Amino acid sequence: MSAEAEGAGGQEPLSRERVLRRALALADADGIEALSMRKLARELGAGAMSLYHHVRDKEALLDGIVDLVFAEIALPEAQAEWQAAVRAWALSARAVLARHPWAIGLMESRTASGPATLQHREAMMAVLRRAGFPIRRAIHANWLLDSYLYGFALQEASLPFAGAEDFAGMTEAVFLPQLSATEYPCLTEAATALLQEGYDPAAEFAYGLDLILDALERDRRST
Amino acid sequence: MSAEAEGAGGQEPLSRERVLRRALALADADGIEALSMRKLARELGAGAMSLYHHVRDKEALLDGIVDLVFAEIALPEAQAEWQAAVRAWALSARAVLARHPWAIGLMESRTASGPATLQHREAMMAVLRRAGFPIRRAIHANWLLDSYLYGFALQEASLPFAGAEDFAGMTEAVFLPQLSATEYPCLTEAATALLQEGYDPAAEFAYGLDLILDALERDRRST
DNA sequence: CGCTTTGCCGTACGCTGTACGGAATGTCAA
DNA sequence: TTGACATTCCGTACAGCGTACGGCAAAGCG
Repeated sequence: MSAEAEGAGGQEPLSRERVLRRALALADADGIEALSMRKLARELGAGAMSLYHHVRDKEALLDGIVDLVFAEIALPEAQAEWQAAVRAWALSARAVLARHPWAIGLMESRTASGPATLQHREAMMAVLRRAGFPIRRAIHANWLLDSYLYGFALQEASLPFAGAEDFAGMTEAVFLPQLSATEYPCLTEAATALLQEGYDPAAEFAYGLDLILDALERDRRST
Repeated sequence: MSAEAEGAGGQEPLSRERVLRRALALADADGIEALSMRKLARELGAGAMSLYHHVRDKEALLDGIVDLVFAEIALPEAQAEWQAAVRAWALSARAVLARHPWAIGLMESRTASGPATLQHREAMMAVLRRAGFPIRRAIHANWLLDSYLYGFALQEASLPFAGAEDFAGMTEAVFLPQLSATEYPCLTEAATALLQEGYDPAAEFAYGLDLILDALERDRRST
């Protein structure tokens, strides 16, 4: 019984919020490409065309659920030390994007940012400015951090396995056999190394994040 | 007259390569969502179902053109100094992904990497290993660099303007007016700053890239 | 000659997003 | 009370999608 079970007959009236939330749940459950207006309406116990009274387009619906995802990310705390604030924000954001992998690829085509997205960018810039980054450096830092976050999430989403246990099985059973060791020596070396000590996306993310934070701190001090 | 103009009657026989190349051209011209099997076949002067003799699926076709895009990226030179090699590779990759922005979002759902993709990963690892990165650090470095690259390309693709001249117009006409200065003070500050000195994605990318390369070099020496 | 293989494609099925027009319901003025 | 109107809902229809299926023509081969 995920959410409410309302197979036939939507007693509660439709609303933009209800539509968006249900769409988000559907995307999480079956993937973004399985989200259709008809299916969403059926899930809500409504006719397909009824949705269009609460959402202009399917595009607008996608914009809406992407902004819902961004709203799940913890805002950076303004009064905290900047590296700690940024670190907490980034870790939260990675976890959220790992929960909703379809959201990352959606950003590419979506040019209009919703209120939650804007709020995050604003809070991020505020933290950096308060920490002493000059405007231009703050912009650079913002781009760098966002790029790392989105890129990492994108790569993580495109991994063909879900957890660490899947990884071991997949690597041994699929990757290594089809990876010619003579053609790709370094890749097989990397795969076997990862196989031995396991692979944790969160730890991998933290490693790069700390490298970046150090580099930014050095950048900040050199003004 | 982009490519050949063969409106009616495909004289040359179909082939996997011809199909993929035409699909790539179509995606570049009209965006990935406008690429349909029927339209592609029409463009090639063939029936829709003929394509399926050279490509298993539409999925396989997308896999194919993504790998074509990767093949456009310059491989890192093995004998060069590692920072220079990585830098050249990254700059080339960003330019290529900016030319084919649809390819970035496509990676997310595509789990099977083609030969060109594998070749790049292999060459990258080889450069890092030869430079003295221990296996584990090389893997970290690879993830970090790929993440930055993909994330930056993703953000660049989602910008609502194409060139620097568009940027000035868009910012002044659309962003700043709709950006409440009291609600988003830091963002408006950033927008006006960028408006004054212009905005160049390639320079922005290079800035973060050099920060990362410095950090990785420090990481490498601390072994 | 017959036979199989190969490349091609016409048709059809079930799906998609959504334009359009009509029906039901709630709200307010006269 | 009655009429007018706005809001919400939805049934139908249309163009387009990916592709399963079966048929057609030419080529290669005994």
